[in-house]
Amino acid sequence: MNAPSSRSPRKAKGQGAERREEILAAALKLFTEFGIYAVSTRQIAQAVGISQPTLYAYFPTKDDIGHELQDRAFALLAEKLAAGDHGPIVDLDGVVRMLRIYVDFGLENPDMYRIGFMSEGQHVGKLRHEPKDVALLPAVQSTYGVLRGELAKLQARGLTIDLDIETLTQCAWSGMHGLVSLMIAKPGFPWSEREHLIASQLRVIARGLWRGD
Amino acid sequence: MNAPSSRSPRKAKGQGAERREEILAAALKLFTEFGIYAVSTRQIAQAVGISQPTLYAYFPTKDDIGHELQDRAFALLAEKLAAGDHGPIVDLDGVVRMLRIYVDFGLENPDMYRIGFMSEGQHVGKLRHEPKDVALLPAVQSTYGVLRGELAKLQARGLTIDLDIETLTQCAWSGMHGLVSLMIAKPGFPWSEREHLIASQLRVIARGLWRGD
DNA sequence: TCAATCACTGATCACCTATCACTGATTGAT
DNA sequence: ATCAATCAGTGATAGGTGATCAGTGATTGA
Repeated sequence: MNAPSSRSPRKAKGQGAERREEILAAALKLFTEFGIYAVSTRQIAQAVGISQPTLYAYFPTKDDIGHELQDRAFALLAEKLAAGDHGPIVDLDGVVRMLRIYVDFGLENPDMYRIGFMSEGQHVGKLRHEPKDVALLPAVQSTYGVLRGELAKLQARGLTIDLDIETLTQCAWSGMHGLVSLMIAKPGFPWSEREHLIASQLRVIARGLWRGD
Repeated sequence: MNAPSSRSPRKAKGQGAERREEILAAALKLFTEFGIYAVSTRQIAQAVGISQPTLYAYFPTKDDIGHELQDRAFALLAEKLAAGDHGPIVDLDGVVRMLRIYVDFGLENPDMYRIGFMSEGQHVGKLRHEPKDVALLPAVQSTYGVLRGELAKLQARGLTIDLDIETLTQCAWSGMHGLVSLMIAKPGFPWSEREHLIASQLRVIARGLWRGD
């Protein structure tokens, strides 16, 4: 219960950045609880304890709040993948361990995952906010890059099927994304037991990419 | 150019169903061109040539229009999968051919696919339209059912890896969905050549599910 | 001391989905 | 032939949305 429904005191002169963080924190909380489209700018403002127009002093549009949260979350994912929290990936189990980090991240941060990987990359002119240059989100780029780097190691050892590294990476990514996004989008579906399902899917992917002996 | 921007004549007494179809046709066209969230009820009404409130004589909410379109589209997919437009699935290529029908359908009907498989299955109370019982969409159920049926045949012949049929189906489904949904959500991503990518991913999935010799 | 800057606000715009009271045309039963 | 009932359709409007704008004090450096 830290959402101030009363007014937050005016920030001192140089402390605009603080307020910015407060907004992001409140938005993250609300987005996570109610979903991105069910939360209004007025609700965010009230949670912070400021007026709704004040948000626009810190962010150009509502979407930009979500995008910033998403960028941060995925920077974290890229970091985790790169840090090698998984062990060496010289065998099937190694690949599975790495892919697992991705899947767990998605399921533990469903709202961020939705914003980053499941939302349409292009908003066609909503009358008010125009197309906007839809440069691919840095989060997608960096996550993909790390993934490719790890898989390239495997490939260099001749352990993968005969496939160019880009396609190889895109296949692995698709396989994980499919499971994560379906489980997020359809929580009511009678999924197999969670742990069993994840382990199976990761094994299927790894097996599919693995060089047959 | 068949969108009547002028008034459509009043329907005769028993012809309410006709108007309903006109609304669905106009909505499908607009949704496909501009995306589901960028089209307003006013725009749909104008395309049909009726007033905006009239829509609510035929559909309880805007979402219901999209849902009906989605139901129809996915009934078609289930039909295609069940009809065996793919040949027999007794070998790796056979599995690939079946999965291919699913992928092609998704990429050819991206907007329907988005509504059916990518949108959140739960709208948490938007104040106005309350939670609504989120029975799983029949489209998802029937598509999944057909897919499972086909894979069960493979399993019965002992051609799959050792995995219960539900998990097996969910893994295959996830693999295809991952590719389709990513390509839809991130059209700006530098994907591998389309045909090559699809073929590779289907082969990876099929290979992953295939019993190793 | 005081103009400039900064954090912030109330009022409002244009748009949205959805509801409501209402209007005519059409109909079937008397 | 009449006339109440039904049905297709409407204008006005309620209450929500994201975003804009002119303005208001507190704080600050010169």
